[in-house]
Amino acid sequence: MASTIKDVSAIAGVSMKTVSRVLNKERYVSEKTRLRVERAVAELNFRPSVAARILAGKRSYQIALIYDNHSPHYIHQIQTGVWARCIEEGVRLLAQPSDAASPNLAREIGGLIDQTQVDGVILSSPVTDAPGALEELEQRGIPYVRISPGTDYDRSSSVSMDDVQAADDMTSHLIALGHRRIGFVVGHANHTASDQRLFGYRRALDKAGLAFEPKYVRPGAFDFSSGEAAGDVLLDLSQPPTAIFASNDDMAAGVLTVAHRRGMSVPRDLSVVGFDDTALASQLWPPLTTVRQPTRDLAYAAAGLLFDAADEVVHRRLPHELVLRASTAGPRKS
Amino acid sequence: MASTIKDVSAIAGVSMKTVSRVLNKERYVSEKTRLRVERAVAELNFRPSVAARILAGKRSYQIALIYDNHSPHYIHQIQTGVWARCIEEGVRLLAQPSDAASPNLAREIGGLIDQTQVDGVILSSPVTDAPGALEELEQRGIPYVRISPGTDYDRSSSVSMDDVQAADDMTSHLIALGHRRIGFVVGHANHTASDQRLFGYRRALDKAGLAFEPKYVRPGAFDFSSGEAAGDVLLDLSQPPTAIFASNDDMAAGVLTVAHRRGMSVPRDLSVVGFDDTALASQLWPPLTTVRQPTRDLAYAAAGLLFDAADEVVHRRLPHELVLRASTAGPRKS
DNA sequence: TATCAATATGACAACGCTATCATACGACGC
DNA sequence: GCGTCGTATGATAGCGTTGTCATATTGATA
Repeated sequence: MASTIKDVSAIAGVSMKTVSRVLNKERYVSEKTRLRVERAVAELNFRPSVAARILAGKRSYQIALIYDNHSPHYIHQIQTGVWARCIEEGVRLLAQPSDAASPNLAREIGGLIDQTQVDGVILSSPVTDAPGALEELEQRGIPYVRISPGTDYDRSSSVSMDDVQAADDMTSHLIALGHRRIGFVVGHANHTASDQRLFGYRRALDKAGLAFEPKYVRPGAFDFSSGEAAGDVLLDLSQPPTAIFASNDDMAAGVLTVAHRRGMSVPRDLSVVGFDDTALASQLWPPLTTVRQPTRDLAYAAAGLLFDAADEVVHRRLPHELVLRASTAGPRKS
Repeated sequence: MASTIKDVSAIAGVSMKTVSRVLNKERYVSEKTRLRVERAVAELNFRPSVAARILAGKRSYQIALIYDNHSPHYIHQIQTGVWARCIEEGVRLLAQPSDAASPNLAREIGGLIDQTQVDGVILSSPVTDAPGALEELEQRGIPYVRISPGTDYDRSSSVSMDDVQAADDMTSHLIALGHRRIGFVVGHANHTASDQRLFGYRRALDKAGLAFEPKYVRPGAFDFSSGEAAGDVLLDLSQPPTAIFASNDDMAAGVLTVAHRRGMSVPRDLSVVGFDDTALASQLWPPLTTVRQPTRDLAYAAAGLLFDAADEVVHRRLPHELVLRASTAGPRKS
C-alpha cells in the first residue's frame, strides 16, 4: 500500500540515495533534481518510514516528553506547547506518563530509549528532580531539557519561571491591599516549586517588616481536599488570617469552598488567591486572583532549546503575571 | 551501548531466532531454553528495538490515539485509560491531537500510519464522526475502535455510554424534585452527544407530560463562556426556569457564575446541573449535581476491544451514574 | 522397525532507509 | 595539459529484528 523510497526514485529517475538527500535537505543536490524528486514525493504522497530511518540512521525524529501526574490542565498545557514546537520541526512526540517517585523510573526511561531511540527528552517537574532519571540520560548521552527544575540547576538546559518572585509579588499585593495576617498553603512536598513559593511568601513579609508566623502556614498537596483541610485549620484560629494564599488554584478552590461553607463572603470577609491560572481559576466564584504561570510557553520553549542548542547549557526564564480578579479586596475593618 | 538480540543469543548459546521466539512468546520453545534466554535478557537488561521490529515484522507494537480538543480533563481521562490498557499489553501509545473539522484530517492520519505503521487506532469523539478519517483507516485495513461515536454506529467496534438515557435520568430527577420550568444548554454542534443529550431531555419532559418549550433551550459550545451567555438569556426570561441543565460541567460552571453574579442562591433560587463529573464539578460552590461519565473506563475498554476482538464488530456500553451534590433542590415556593 | 506428526531449533533473506565510499563532471590555477 | 578542488550522483553494505524454510529430535502409531 504505502510507497517506499524506491518507488520515488524510480519515478524521479534518480537513485535512492539522491531521494534520501532531498528528504534530509543535504547539500549537493542540484535544483533540477530536487524539484523532480519533490514532485515524485508529492505524486505518491510518500512518507518515509520512521522505523527504517531509525534503524539506518543516527536520528529517530522522535523526542519523548516525560511527566508525572500533575493536574490535567497542567499536563495538557505542557503537551500542547511541546507538540506545537515538534510540529514545526517535523518531529514526532512520545508522551510518557511516569511516576517521579518510583524506584524504577530510571529503568523505565532506559527502556524507553532503547526501544524508541528518541533523539532527546523533555522532563517536566517533578520528574526534573529525580536523580536516577538524569543519570540515566547522561550515561546514554541523550540530550534533555527540563521544565521548571528545582535542583541541579546547572546540570542541563532548562526553562522556568521565577516562582520565588511570583510568590513575593502576590504576597506583596495582598500586603498592599492592607492585609497583615496572611495564611499560606504550601504545595506538594515532592515539588521544589513548593519551597520556592513559600520562600517568596516569607521574603515579601520580611520586606514589609511583618513577622513570619508558622501558625499561618499549613501543608498541602496541590489538590482540592488538602486546600479544604488547610482552610479549615486556618479559619479556626482565634486570630484567623484575612487573606489566604494557596500555592495553586486547586487548593485555592478548596479554601474558597470552606469559606462558602462557613457562610463567609469572599472577598469581603476573606481574600483568597491561587497560583497557576488554570481554567478553574476563572470558573470559580468569585473568579480567582492568581499568578499566571506561562506553562504552554515554557513547554514550547523547552522543545525549542532541545532542537536548537544541542550542546551548551542554556536557561530560559519566562515572565509570570499577576491576574487580578474578584477574590481579593482589602481586609474588613473589624 | 544498548544490547541487541545478537548479544542475548551469544550469552544464552542459542540462535537469534530462538531469542525472538521467546520474546514473542511463540510456541515450540522448551522450558529449559526459555529460562536460559530469559536469564540472558535480564542480565543485559535487553529491550528489543521497536524500529527493527516494525521493519522486519508485521506488527509495530504501537497504537495511536487520535483526539480533538476537548477539555483537558476529558483528554486526560481518555489518555490515562488507554494508556493503562496499553501497559498491560506491552504496547506503545502514540497520542495524537488533531482537528476533527480539518479537511486535511484524513491525509494526516494516512501520514501517521505510513510513518509509524501503527497496528491500530483509537478515535475519540468527535474525530469518531469525521467521515474522511474512517475511510482512510478502512482503505488501509487498519483496525480501529471508536469512543462515543455518534454516526455510522455499525461501521466499527465502539464503546459508549447512553447519553440519551443519562440526560433523561437527570431531567427526570429535576422533575421529581418538583421543577416544571427546566432550562437546557445544548453542547457543541460538532458533537453528536449534544443532540443525544438534548433528545434525552425532551424524552423526559414528554414522559412527564410537560410541554417542550424552545425558549428554554439555548445553544452552547461546551465551554464556560457559552454557559454564561446561555444562563444570562435564560434568567432574563419573564418566566425564568427554576432549574438549568447544562450539557457539560464547564457550561454549568458558567451558569453558576451568572447566578452568583445576580445574587441568586443556588440551589434555593435555582438548581443547576451539569454532565461529565469532571474535577471541576466537585470544586465549584455549591458542588455540582452531574452525570458521571465513565470516561477513563470507556477509554480502557476501547483499547481492550482493539486488542481482543480484532475482526468482529463489538459494541460495549458502560453505565453512567447520577452524582447528587448540593446544587439541586426543589423549586422555591413562589 | 518404519512412518508420521508434533516439537524444537537454526540459517538466511528481507524490511526501508541512511552511511560510507566510489565515481564523474566541470572549473580553476599553474 | 595536468593535478586539484568543489559539486553532484550512484552502488552497496549494513541497522536489529521477524518471516520463511529447512532440519533435527522426540514420541506415538502402524
